[in-house]
Amino acid sequence: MVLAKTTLFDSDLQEAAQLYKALGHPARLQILRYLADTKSCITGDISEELPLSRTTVNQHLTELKKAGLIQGHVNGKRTNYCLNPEKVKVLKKIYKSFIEEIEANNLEC
Amino acid sequence: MVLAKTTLFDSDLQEAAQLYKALGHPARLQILRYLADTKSCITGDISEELPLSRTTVNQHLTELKKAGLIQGHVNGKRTNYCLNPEKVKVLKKIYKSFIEEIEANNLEC
DNA sequence: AATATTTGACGTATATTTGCGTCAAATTAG
DNA sequence: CTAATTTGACGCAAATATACGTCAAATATT
Repeated sequence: MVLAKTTLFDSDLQEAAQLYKALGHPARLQILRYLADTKSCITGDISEELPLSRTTVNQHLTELKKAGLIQGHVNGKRTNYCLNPEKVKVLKKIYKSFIEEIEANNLEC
Repeated sequence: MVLAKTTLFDSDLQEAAQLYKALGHPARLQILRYLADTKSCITGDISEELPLSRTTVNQHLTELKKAGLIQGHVNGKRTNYCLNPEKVKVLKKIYKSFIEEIEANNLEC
């Protein structure tokens, strides 16, 4: 690779790719779904919901946080992870414009 | 890693993650956008549209093909890459159910 | 038939992701 | 205060992704 060429692309493409990438692992999708299903924030023991160790789950949580899709609030001994509605909005917007661009054409070969 | 634990997840999560993953690189997004913008199929020289070598672009094309988002048709010396509308439909469906699940709740911490 | 173009296959190097165990700091409970 | 719980930081190993050069097969051109 030598150099990370990712930065050579339009910033909107970079932002979009970063978000999709965050969604690109079943564990992270399951975490998000779990958040939605239980209608609550996460307090620690999500690792028992996943077939992965606590350490690994924590890593996925960190990545979702880095992507901005969830937020962590420390609450004493526990940490509460919650969805970030603002970032979900951004995702929706990005996806919408992407799919509209794609859908606009019925390509024939 | 030792073992790929990806297979331990629900197949729908796996399928979704695989699609999002394919979208998780700016080069691949740009390729898809280029396909849409030019309202045509790709015949070879997309690498000139990207800040990457032909070899690398070809690799990204292969990945998009593997994900099913595009199809390649050999046409003599050239190869035509086209969007696969069926897979785009699948993506839309997957994304829709995902975002609806997420959106259903206004989580408060 | 000989040459040029186009493409994917292959190999390689580096970067990143994935997964886990261990440990230490912070916090809570007893 | 001491012991237990919870979490993130750190390090490590293996797998994947990213990027590219080179080469060979297929096709088109001359």
